[in-house]
Amino acid sequence: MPRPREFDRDEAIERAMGVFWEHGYEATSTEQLLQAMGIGRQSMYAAFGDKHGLYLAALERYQARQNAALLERLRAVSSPLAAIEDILLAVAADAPEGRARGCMGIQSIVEMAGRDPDVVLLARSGTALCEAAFERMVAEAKRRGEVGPHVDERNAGRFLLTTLQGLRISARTGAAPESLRAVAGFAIAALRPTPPSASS
Amino acid sequence: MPRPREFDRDEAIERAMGVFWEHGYEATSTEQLLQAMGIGRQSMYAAFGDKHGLYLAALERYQARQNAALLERLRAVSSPLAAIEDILLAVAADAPEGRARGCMGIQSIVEMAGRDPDVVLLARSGTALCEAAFERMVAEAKRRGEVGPHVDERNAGRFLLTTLQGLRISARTGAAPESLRAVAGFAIAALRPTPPSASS
DNA sequence: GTTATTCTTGACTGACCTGTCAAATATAAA
DNA sequence: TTTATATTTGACAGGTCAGTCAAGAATAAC
Repeated sequence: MPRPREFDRDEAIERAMGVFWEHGYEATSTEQLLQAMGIGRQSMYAAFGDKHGLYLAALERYQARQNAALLERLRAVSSPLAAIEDILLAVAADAPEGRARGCMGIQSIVEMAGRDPDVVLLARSGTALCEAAFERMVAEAKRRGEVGPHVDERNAGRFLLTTLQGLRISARTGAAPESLRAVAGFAIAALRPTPPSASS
Repeated sequence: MPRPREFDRDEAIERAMGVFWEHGYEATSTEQLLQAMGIGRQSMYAAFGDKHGLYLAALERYQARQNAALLERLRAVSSPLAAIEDILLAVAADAPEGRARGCMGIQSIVEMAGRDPDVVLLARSGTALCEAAFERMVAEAKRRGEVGPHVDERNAGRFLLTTLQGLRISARTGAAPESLRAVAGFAIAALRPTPPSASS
């Protein structure tokens, strides 16, 4: 019997995600969110509980999308090492000129980790997923001989995740794309077969 | 003839820095700042103009301290490569158990880069200084044979800065110290003389 | 068509926010 | 001591914030 909802929940989250991503949590007002989502106050509070709930939904969406993109890149490229390189270089590509928008995952950690356990949990699961994906790529690359046999895939995965996060910060600071590419290349070179002692 | 200031400006900045560092810019209220600084409202506004001015002063102080610590570490350690390793490992040491407090410089970039040109300028000069210091260390290490001759010091400096930033994000997320150490070791290994192709 | 249920709309609340004002206080030169 | 100047103090103002309330609107079962 109830009156059906007039707005699309997924699209509302999507738009809220855009606003949170742009301004962070604290600097985003509910008014901005409502305007972007195109819905009324009560609708938002009924659907998400409060600003915090909406933020968690948006962050979850962001991470899901991020990981999906990562896996798709893996599928689209011929070799795992090329995929890794592609993923790192994508940071430079996403910042064509001037400062990059930044990574919402990192933003959430930096802004909220000190006071929001929910965000911490989400962030950890997201990074764990990414790290594991890198680890699998390295393992496969090792099997193919694209990566040196002495490389420990666990630590290599951690290293690549760290590099990715560092690149995102550099991009946000406004580093030149060529600089980002150089760093990515440096990290990739650390995995190549020639160095016999690149493990932990 | 004027009545002299009763509070110590430097110490006030120091305390404000602590609060901003802990909560970020938006989530910090002037009330919190005043209480931490132990001064009255008008004193703060007279000395720093507004909240934004106080933030810039605090951020500047943070970066100066950060860079001083970096250079001191360089002086205290026998070899430049050991200094680099020390600097990277310090991130792990600063996060003994659980989440690290994080880096205020990164925090400022993530939170403010989109809307505050002053912060961007400060951040860039800070990172440039750090990058240059790394570059010099690598150059010296190369001269000593601790780093492979094919390593491009410019790119190595960028790479190390990126790694440092990535490590700080990982530490803030709550990565285990051993994991951070592993990543630092991985990055250092990329510089060692044995690999003949670790340049750009 | 009636009714129960939910969604939507817009006004509203109390709290908090940054920045300002004016008066009181303290100093150092004259 | 007088006086000019600056600091301190506490109250205050305008605006914005997240979240609530109540009434109107729309739907599906009956």
